[in-house]
Amino acid sequence: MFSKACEYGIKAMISLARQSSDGRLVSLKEIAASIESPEAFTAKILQQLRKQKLLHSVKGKAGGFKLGSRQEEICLSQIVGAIDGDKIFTGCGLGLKTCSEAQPCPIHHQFKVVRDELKAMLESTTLADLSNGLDIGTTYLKR
Amino acid sequence: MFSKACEYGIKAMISLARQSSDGRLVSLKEIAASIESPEAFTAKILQQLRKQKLLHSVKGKAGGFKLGSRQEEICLSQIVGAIDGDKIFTGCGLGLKTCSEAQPCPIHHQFKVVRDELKAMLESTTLADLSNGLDIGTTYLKR
DNA sequence: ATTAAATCGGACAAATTTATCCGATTAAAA
DNA sequence: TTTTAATCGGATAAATTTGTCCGATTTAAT
Repeated sequence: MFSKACEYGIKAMISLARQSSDGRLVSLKEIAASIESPEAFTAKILQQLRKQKLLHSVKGKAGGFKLGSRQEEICLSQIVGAIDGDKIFTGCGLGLKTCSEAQPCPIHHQFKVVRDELKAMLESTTLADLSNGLDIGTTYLKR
Repeated sequence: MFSKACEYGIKAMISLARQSSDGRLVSLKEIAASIESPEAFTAKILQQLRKQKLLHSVKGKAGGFKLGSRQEEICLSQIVGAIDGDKIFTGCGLGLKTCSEAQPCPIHHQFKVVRDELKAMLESTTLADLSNGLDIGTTYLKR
């Protein structure tokens, strides 16, 4: 569904939402440890997210990362879009370049329903929604 | 969403449903041409589908492929499962091995709804449903 | 000033997916 | 019986994704 990079990206953002709700900077090392991801690879993904303004970074000793905006204002679709692009939101289920309402592929109509539901879910779910579950211990980010 | 191999697999099966509704054998060459896919790679995928009994093959001159059962009895979930496995039906949205109802990841509940809808769609859509649209010219398999 | 701890970016490496090549086998047709 | 046209499977190659390494830069603390 999502690329590995995207999975790490989502996890990193959720972890950041939790660890940095007060605006505190969190280091790459802490983030990677909290989501059990490879550090160097995670660094690349954080750079992508930074360039899309989804997070903010500070260089130098005592530097680190924090969210680019408030938890409530960052939704999953922004993260997925930043890393995997919008193919998942608009692309054809069979990979046809020219598939459209006017020239639909065989599974277009059935697929579109599901794809649109996925899109709506990702657009309506914010980091605030997700970090809450972690806080109260009803969801888990590791293993 | 689906792997390239799976996209080719679905297209090949739809094409076969159309070209071989009377039980006629269709050659790899014809299949690949009809879906504009690389011949050798498509051959590999057809072998996978054959091993799962989703299609049947005949070797030798005048050989080829035909569906393993009637169009009405083959659904998309079988094809997707045969090629991409069932990760897409049951896997965690964040790739966590141990994610479950009992120990859900942060996006588990939201993701499950969409994943289940995708599963239901793939299970309820048969090749018969799809080849019909091609026949009457309301859907397209190329480009 | 020097050191230490952090981000940043480019180059590289490994793993997986996608794709090709070719020889072996099979079976119909010449 | 030879040729031809097809599937089958193994080896290999190319492309993409995933992951690592390291040097440069930045900034706080010593």
